[in-house]
Amino acid sequence: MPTARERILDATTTLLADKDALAISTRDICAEAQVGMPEIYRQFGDKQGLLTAVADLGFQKFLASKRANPTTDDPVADLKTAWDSHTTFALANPHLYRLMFTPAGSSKPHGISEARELLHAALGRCLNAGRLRLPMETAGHAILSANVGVCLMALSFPDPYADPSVSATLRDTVIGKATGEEEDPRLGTATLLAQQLLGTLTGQGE
Amino acid sequence: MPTARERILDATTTLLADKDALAISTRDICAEAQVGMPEIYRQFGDKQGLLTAVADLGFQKFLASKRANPTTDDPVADLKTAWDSHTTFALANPHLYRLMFTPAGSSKPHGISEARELLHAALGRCLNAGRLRLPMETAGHAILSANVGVCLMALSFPDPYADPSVSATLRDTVIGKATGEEEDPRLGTATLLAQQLLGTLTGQGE
DNA sequence: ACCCGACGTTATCGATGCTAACACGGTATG
DNA sequence: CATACCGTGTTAGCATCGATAACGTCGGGT
Repeated sequence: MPTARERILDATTTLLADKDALAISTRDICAEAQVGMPEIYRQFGDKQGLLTAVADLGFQKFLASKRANPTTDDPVADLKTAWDSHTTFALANPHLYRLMFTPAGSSKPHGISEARELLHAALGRCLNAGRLRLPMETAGHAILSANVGVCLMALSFPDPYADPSVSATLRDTVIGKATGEEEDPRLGTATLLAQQLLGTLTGQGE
Repeated sequence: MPTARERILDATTTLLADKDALAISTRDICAEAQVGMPEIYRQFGDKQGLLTAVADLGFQKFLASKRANPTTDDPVADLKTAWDSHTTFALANPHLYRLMFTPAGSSKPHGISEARELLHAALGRCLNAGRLRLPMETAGHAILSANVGVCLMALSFPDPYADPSVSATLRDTVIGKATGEEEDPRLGTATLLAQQLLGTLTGQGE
């Protein structure tokens, strides 16, 4: 028998597959986890703390599914693969996804920054391959924001925003803008140099 | 004295300026509107109905602020103006915006389709000007999804996603892709990089 | 043996969404 | 003028919810 904490997290995740986070009562969770009510509050402080913990657990699953994607020799293609895996995850786990990316109150899941770092690592590979023509920060924020936007719109208004072509179009547009192939090599070189200089000054080389 | 329905809607909108929709109790609303509890349910069925009505009212305000933007002879510039007014509205009315674009349960506000039509009208003007190189449906959905994504990320994770340059970059990218006719992208990139370098060197490192 | 921490049980509190039952005041219809 | 009606206000109450208190149990480690 797993520990009480694990059972609670497990039960909440299970219930989250059907209902929305707000439609789940602590008593339902306790019944599903075979735990007494106070156990939730001993472990997580309050319901919000539990939900945040579940959201972070969701991020681990989310990031694991991204890390499972092999790193090819085409970093731009890897970016697109990551985008698609993001969208797939959102549509497969709607309530969990909304819990992760539209948190209520002031308790933000910690996993969002890990997602950001993972994306930046992928962008770093593009940079090293000379295929990044936007600042990494800007590119990362833009890509993630657009991706989340597509997913949330598809979840909130499936008609007509769940159309896969919307995700694909936006994916190619945003990633294309960030990584588009360059025409004048000198401009690309200058951009690369500037970015490396910025990275050095910011303290994070690599 | 306005009618009871108006007072309720007004009170809810007022409270929505401070708290989140879920943090507002029906009793708070009744106290603010000087109405008895049953009045809410006579008028809106249940709390969700009231919130949906408030969301639709928000859409009217939202669309009015968009229609207030004059139609110039540059339809692409109009698109960008609309994007900025969208972002401004979201940041100015965070709780109302989240109520509008991430509705809970199965009650979707009706205003979303009006927003879609308004956007399509603007895209139609681009088409007539020969400045649309994407299907209108696709372009409209992509633009709105990206815009909503930027706003929701900025609201949920202001650090670091509330950076105005994210909205601007995504705006120019998506609208640029839909309407063609982009300025040399490397110019914008170089400018952006230079600004970040300047900021870093000046001591205020991003 | 002792205590202590993790876990379970029961009961309870205040707040919330929601509803029933009834009373009041205009308005229009006869 | 009387009637019925509709919108509105008042009170009381229900079931459920999140959260807590008080207490009991068990096992492990010093």
